[in-house]
Amino acid sequence: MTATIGDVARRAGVSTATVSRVLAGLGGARADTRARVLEAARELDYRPSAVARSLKLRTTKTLGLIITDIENPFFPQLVRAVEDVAREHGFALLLCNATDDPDREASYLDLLVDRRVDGVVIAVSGLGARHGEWLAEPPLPVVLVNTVAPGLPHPSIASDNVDGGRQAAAHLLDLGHRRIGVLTAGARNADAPARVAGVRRALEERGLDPAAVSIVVGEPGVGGGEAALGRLVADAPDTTGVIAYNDLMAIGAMRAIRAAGRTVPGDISVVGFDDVAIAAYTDPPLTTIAQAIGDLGRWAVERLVERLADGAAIKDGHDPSGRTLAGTVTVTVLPVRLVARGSSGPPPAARDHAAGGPSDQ
Amino acid sequence: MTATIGDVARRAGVSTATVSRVLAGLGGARADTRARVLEAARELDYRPSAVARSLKLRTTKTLGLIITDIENPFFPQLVRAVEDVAREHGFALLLCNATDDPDREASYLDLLVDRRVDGVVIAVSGLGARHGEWLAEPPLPVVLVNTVAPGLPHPSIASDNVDGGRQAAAHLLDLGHRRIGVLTAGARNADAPARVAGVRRALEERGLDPAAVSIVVGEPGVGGGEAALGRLVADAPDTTGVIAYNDLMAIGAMRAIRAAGRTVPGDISVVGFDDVAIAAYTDPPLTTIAQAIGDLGRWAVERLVERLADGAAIKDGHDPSGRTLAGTVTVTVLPVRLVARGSSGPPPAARDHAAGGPSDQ
DNA sequence: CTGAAAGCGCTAACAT
DNA sequence: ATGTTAGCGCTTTCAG
Repeated sequence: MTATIGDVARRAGVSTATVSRVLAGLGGARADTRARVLEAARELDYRPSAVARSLKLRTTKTLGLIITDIENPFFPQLVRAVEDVAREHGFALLLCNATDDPDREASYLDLLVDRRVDGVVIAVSGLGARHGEWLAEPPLPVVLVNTVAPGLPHPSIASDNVDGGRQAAAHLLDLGHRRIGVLTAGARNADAPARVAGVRRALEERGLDPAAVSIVVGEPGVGGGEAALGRLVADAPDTTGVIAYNDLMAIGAMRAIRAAGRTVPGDISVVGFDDVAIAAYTDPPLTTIAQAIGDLGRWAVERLVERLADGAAIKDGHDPSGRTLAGTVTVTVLPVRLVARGSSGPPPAARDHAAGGPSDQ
Repeated sequence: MTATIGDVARRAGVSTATVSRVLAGLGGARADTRARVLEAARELDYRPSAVARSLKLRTTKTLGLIITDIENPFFPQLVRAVEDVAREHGFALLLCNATDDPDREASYLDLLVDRRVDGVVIAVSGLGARHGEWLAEPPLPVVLVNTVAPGLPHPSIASDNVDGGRQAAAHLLDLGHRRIGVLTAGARNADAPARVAGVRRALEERGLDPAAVSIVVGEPGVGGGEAALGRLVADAPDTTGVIAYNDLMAIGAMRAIRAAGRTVPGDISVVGFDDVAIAAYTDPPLTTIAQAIGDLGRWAVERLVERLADGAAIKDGHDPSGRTLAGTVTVTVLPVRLVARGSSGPPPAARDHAAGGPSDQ
């Protein structure tokens, strides 16, 4: 079908070794030899087989990316960054959309190993907890995004989730809200607890009782947000401000609030998390905690490739220490910031009292 | 590093051929032999190298997917479907996000060839026009999504763009609008003209002058929609209904309308195209033409794998005809449907007159 | 400067 | 039922 290096060699009247060298730009070759090879390759539309090369070189120049759910707009932005940087470094990307299914996660882990990708970016929150055994001794380099593998020395990049929760709550508190509800996500989302902890911390910082926040857990999507909000107002009818685990849940919450005949932010303020691209276009525009999604992805790949380079160096004997930076658990925490938009405002009570500062209540 | 088939063979005290057979489940093997092999493989955590296998079998069980822009929410939905079906058939997915950059498109085409993927799904509208020479004789099976490669026999799946444009316009016309504007996309978007043609057709069907629609072209994103709307109202200030090339542009248009102090749909109705997941959550919820995005992806892969199967059959001599279904250009057209939401309503004039039927104007 | 040859890890005849 | 062998397409010593 496609021409092989042998075809080119024959056509150019040289050996395959020479073709390989010329095409790799390595080793001197007489000008005319080089020209003949190049010519032959062009004529035959020769494209070296990456698979043969991979077998020989024991590197595929491919990275695996496992994500939770590509339909959550957070991930396309992440994928975009990961792919961009991977490409910059000459790596292709094998995309694995886990669909929040542990079996599928596991099967992807195997697939990536089988395929001998050079490294994996795992952006599945909670995968660490679910496949700990695998992560404890992964057959290939791994870097984690917004996840932690307890006690395991994988580089990991995450947003400052605690601070995010804190900022979200502080914003609401500053606005005068005193009854805050949190729509959090289930145990499979490893970052959820940190966000809740941040909310509590904000209360504490102001001498308020952190136990006063109502917490309900739901699925981390629009539907989950709708359902969770219903439960929240049932539990705590006087809630005036809600903080969602992510923007999708926040959107769901806004729908539910409106469906119940109340308004956002008139009756209830809502704050999301992620600052997904569409957050600015919802009704009303969503106040949210912005993650530096692109940076998350960029860093992840940067880390991974630098580790691959290290690994290569070690293999070549440049680093006799044996283990790569043994024990150096590098977790990079990226700052988050509040983006105030239309979905948050003063609580009804404050509004009734006047247009003054936050309620002293 | 990782164990090879040789390691397993040695450990089990058999030949590599036997290991291969046992693991493949082919050919009879004595029960105890099989057991020993399985045991050895397990102990060594043996994972067959897909790259070695690919080299031998001349198939990578990998598909390439080239898309325009993963940050347009249309694509994640497509990717999702493509990946799901690919996976069902045992294929992995190499994701190529072209970022609307022709050079990048070209380089991905080469990359996929080099990597010897078994087939490519091209969902980059306009790539056909840009890389026609390549598409004319692609070194591997190709299937097109929402694109056409003029005169080339590649299977292609597309939405009924003309009908979509028609339905959008019909909707507005039925509502009583008479001054309709279209926000279309530039030449790189091969499906744009069909949508515009559909709009014109709707006018014709009602005996109206198709030349009455104002058309402005912009970039197919939110920003492009905002800008385009500005130009549209400058050109045709009496426009009461606008149809956008896609939902993102429609969202941009709504923003621009509001920024100009007018309302949607009070002053101007907006209709999008795609019915992206977020369309239901915008402010106001977007009336749009729904594409069966998942089906588009599903069909594309289905087609591709069936073609791969055919190809294999031919290679095996089952089909002596030489060319695969030579000349059979199979383009599948999927129906679209209007989803009426809050962004469209009667034009101001009709409203002024009363709550009766469409204006008899 | 160039060629011969080995080998990456696997599968598939072809023996036995 | 199992082993031997060749070979997929490439890179890379090692000779010359």
